[in-house]
Amino acid sequence: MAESMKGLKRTHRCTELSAANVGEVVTVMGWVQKQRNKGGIIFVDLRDRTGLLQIIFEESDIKAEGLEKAAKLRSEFVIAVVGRVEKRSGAVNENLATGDIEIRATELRILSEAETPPFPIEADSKTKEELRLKYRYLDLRRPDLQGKMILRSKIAAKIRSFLTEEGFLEIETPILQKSTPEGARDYLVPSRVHPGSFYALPQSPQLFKQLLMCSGYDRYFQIAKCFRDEDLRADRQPEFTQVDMELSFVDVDDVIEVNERLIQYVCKEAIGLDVQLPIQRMTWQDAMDRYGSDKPDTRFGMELQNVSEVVAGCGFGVFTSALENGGSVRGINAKGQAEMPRKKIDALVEFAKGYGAKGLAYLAVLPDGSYKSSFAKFMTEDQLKALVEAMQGEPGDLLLFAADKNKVVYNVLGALRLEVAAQMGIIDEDKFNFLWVTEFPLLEWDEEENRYTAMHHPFTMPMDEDLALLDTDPGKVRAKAYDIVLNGTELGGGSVRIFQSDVQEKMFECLGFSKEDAYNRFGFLLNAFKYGVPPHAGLAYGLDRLVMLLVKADSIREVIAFPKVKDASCLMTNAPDIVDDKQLEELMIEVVKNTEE
RNA sequence: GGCCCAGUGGCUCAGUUGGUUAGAGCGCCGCCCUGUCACGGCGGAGGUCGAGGGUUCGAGUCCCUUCUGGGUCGCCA
Repeated sequence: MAESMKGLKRTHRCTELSAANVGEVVTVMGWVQKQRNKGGIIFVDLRDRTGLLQIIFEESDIKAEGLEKAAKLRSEFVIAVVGRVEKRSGAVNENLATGDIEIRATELRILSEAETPPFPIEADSKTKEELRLKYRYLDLRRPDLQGKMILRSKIAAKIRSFLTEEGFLEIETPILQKSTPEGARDYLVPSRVHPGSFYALPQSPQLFKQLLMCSGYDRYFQIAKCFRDEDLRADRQPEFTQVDMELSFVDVDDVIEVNERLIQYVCKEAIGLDVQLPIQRMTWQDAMDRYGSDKPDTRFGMELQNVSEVVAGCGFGVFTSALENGGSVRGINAKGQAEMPRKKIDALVEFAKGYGAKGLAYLAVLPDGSYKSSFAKFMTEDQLKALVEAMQGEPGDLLLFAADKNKVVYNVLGALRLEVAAQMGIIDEDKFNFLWVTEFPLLEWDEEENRYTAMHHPFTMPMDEDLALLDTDPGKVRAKAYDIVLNGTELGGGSVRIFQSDVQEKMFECLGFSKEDAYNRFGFLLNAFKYGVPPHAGLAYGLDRLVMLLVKADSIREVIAFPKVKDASCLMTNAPDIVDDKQLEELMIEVVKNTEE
């Protein structure tokens, strides 16, 4: 039977007590982690978000009635205990922060009884995630998950204090917005007042933060919820949190400068990590050439080598035809992997095919200097030797080659490099390698739509020296866009924005928007720019990913209190769900009911 | 939409080439125990092997379909 806490007031959280409090009478409240009944003496581990504290119940202090009540305690009961802090007369528990003290109970109240939970409430759960998510409120009691949520809160707090100190204003932007068809799929919200019309949930506060710059707020930030109706991944949720910012009267270096200090500050405060400044910078082209990725993991080498020139004119048709079609031949060197069994190599070939490769050529330089290769018979001894040399191949190395269009080669080798490194175990998990990737292409050719699309977004400023190319060769234009990468994960990205209407109009032209289209979609922004707009730039981090990487979680779900599963539903609440016909009628929405069966 | 992995008491798992009554650890329930802290001792309950169909004398095990969860490609300006 649940009792009232009337007359009691908690004086301390569990681990706020220490040997310094010995002799004090305190009131503690929390959950029963474990009860150990020795017969005439009962021990209880009391848990709250700070940790565990041992309570001791003996008849001499709590009377027979109290001891009887203590004997009824089960895991997850919520209790209040009044008692005296004592040094333990028994052995000290070295594993507990409060292991040298205990509370000798004089009063016990059972505030809430509890059923046995469906899985153990303990750190390092081995329970299936499906079950943990169904009972997320219990899962969130586990100390490791609580630790992650507490650290997340701390990181957000530190970000707020840093940016506020730097003159940023925290301003909220609307959740109900106008849909913008560029980019990811929007979550739509039907309007009751405007039947047939829809709001969209924001994919980011992009346009509003630019308007805030127009309005003279100078520096803005927001810890903003964003929504994208796309398929999930281990590091992707349909709703996620951005640390979003925008600055006026700045260029690329200014944004990078303040953000480097932000990163340094947050890493130090949150996990005691020292980040050396300046953070390494790499152009997008370099990143692609060296790592086959616009978010390279620089914790290890195994860089790509372009061997197109070396294999030009060789007898291997796969290589030469890739070159003839304007592609390239590139390779990576898996040091010391020459004797990888055929089965594992075949698996790598399959892996490469998953990323669009038609195949994967390999050449093993055996310890005795001879070659084992899928293509050696098509090449002369000299050609092979030159190739091995170009790859800095030594006896014992396994060389892997992709030949195709550049885009495919990058994609395949970029992924293969990560896979092989993981298999070889050469990635130092203790490293935190930050990296700026800069000078992204402004535009990307979309084969499906047969037009250019914005690689970042349509308001990204071209690099000054490439402006003229907008007319002649738009695909070559580089943008004042930058991403911040940590250990091969894109943490955030941003750009300097276009603030001149002629450049913006040219940009829309490149994207194939008519002036009318552009005004229909973004008229409010273009109009705002007519009334005096400062040069401005910004950046947004994925807060979830930042926390995930700092706590070394392997899924974004581990750092989100109530995450969604792969099909974007919530196992706990069963959202999304059907709604009442009445609600639909008000919204003038007809649902297509499944008429089969 | 494609490919891959997993699903066996509450939890985590084992279960051989298809073969008697499907096991273990933890947890749970009862009794005992005055210094435990992975407490201990004795006893006990608890399973449509994710679901449906098929092959077979016989299916947890083989085949097909399907559901659930995860990873990934596409997708994610």
